[in-house]
Amino acid sequence: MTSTAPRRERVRQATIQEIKAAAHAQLAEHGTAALSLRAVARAMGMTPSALYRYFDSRAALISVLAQDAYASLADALEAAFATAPTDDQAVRWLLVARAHRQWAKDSPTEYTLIFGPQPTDLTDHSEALINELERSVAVMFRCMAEAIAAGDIDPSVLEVELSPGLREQLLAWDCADLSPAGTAACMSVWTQLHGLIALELFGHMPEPLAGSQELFDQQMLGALDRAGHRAPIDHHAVIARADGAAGPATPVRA
Amino acid sequence: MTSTAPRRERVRQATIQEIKAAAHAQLAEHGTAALSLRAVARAMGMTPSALYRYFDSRAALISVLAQDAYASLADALEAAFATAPTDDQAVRWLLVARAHRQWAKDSPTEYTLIFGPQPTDLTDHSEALINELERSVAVMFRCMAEAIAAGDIDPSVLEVELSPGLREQLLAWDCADLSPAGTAACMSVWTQLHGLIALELFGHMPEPLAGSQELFDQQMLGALDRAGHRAPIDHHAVIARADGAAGPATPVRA
DNA sequence: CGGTGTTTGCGAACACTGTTCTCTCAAGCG
DNA sequence: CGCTTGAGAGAACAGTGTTCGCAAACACCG
Repeated sequence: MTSTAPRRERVRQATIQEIKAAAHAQLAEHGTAALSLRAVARAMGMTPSALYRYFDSRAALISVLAQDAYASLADALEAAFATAPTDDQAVRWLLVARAHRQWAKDSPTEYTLIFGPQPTDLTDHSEALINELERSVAVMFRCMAEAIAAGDIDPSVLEVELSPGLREQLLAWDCADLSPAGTAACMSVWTQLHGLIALELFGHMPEPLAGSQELFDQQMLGALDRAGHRAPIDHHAVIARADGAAGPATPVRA
Repeated sequence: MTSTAPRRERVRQATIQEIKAAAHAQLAEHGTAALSLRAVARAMGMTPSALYRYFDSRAALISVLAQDAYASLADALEAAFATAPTDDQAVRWLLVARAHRQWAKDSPTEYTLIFGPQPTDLTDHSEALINELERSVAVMFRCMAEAIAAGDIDPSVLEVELSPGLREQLLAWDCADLSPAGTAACMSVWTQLHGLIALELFGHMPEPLAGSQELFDQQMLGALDRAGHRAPIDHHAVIARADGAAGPATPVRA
C-alpha cells in the first residue's frame, strides 16, 4: 500500500505547497520586498516559527518561488511554441516572443524575481534552477535553430563580425548544435527581447511608446531580420498571421 | 554678506550631503534592501529620528539616491560622448555604449536602483528625475542623430517595418528632430544595450559568455549595423580604434 | 493494544527595523 | 538681552526574521 510511509511525506508536501501558495499571493500583491513570513503564517493560521520546519529562511522561500517562476515562464514559452504554426518561422518566433512579454506583464513580480538582482546567493544556483532557465532559452533557441534548418535564416552573414576570441567563447558554449554565428544571432535576439520587456515593465519607456504592442512586434521581427533572414520579413503579413493564430496576443493595444 | 541667512541653510545642505554619502556607502555595500536608516544614523553618530528632519521616509531617501544615480550615469555618458573622436560615428557609439556598461559594472546597486522595479512610487517621477533619465537617453540618441546627419546611417530602410499605428506613436514622441524610422532605430539600439547589460549584470549569461567584452562589442556594432548603416561596419577596425581611444574600456577581458 | 521515537506546531524571547511622538537645548534674530 | 525657530535626543509602538525549549500528535514496533 502507499499507506503509511509516504503518508507523512505527502501531507508535508501539501503544506509546503500551501505555504508556497500563500507566499506567492503575498508576493504578487505587495512585491518581493514586502513578503513577510509572519504574514504568510498568519494567512494560513500558523505560527511564524512553524514555517521554519519547511524553509530554512525567508531567502530560501523566495528562492524556491523564483524557481517556480522560472518553471512557469518556461511552460508558457513551450506552450506558445507548441501551438504556433510550424510552417512560418517568423510568426512562430513572434508568438513565442509575445508569450514571453505577456507572461512578464501578467506576473511582473515574478519577472523581477527572475531577471532582477540575485540577492547575493548566486551559490544556490542549484542546477534545478538553472535547468529551468535553460528550458526557457532553449525554446527561443529552438526557434532560431529550426528557422536555420528551414532555410529561412542564414546567420553566416554574422560570421565576419565575430572576433577570434568571441568565436571561441561561442563555441565553448556548445548549444543546440548551432554554429557560432547562429549562437550569436540567438544571443542578439534574446538580448533585445529581454531589454525591451524590462524597459517597458519598469516604466522607462517614453509615454507614447509605453506598452506599445506595435513597437514590440517591430523590434522582434527586426531582430530576426538582422539575424540573417534571407528575404526581408514582411512585417505586416507576419503580424497579421500572428494576430490570427491565437487572437491578438493582447487586445491589439492597451 | 552670505553670512547669517544662508548659513543655517548651508549647514543643512551639508548634513543632507553627509546623510546621502553614508546611505550611498551602505547601499553600495549591502544592496538596496539592506539599507537601514538606523545604520545610517549610527554611522554618522546621530539618532534615527533626527534623520526625519531631512527625509520624510526611507523611501524618500532612496528616491533621491536613485536620482543621483541617474545623474551619475548621465554624467558618465556625456563624458564619454564628449571625449570620443567625432569623425567616426561607430567608434563614438561604441565608446558611449561601453561607458554605459562600465558604469553599470562599477555600480551595480545603482543600476538596479534605476532600471529595477519602481517601488510603487511612480507618482514621484518628479520631473527632476525624468530629466536626468532623458539626459542619459539623449546622449545615445545624439549618437544616432549625428550618425544620420553625417550620412553614415540611413534609417529609412526601417520605414517599411513601421505600421501606421507605430509611426503615429513614434511621431507623438517628437524627440531630437528624428524621423519615425530614426526614433525606431534609437529605440532598438537602446533596448539591446539595456538588455545585454541587465543580463550579464544579473548573472543570466551562460558561463563562457559571462562578462564578455567581445560579445558586447559585437552586439552593439551589430545593432548599429541593423539601424541602417550604409556600408557594413568593419567590426575589427572600429573596435581597434575604440580600444585605442581611451585604452581598452576594460582590460580586454575580465 | 501500549510504549517509543520522530515530526510538527506553539509560544516566548532576542535583536533588529521604520516611524512617531514629546521634550530639551542651542543657535540665529530683533 | 529675550524670543523664536530648528535640530537633535530619547522613549515608545508596531512590525520584522530568527532561535530556542517544550508539548502534543503522529508513525512505528513489539
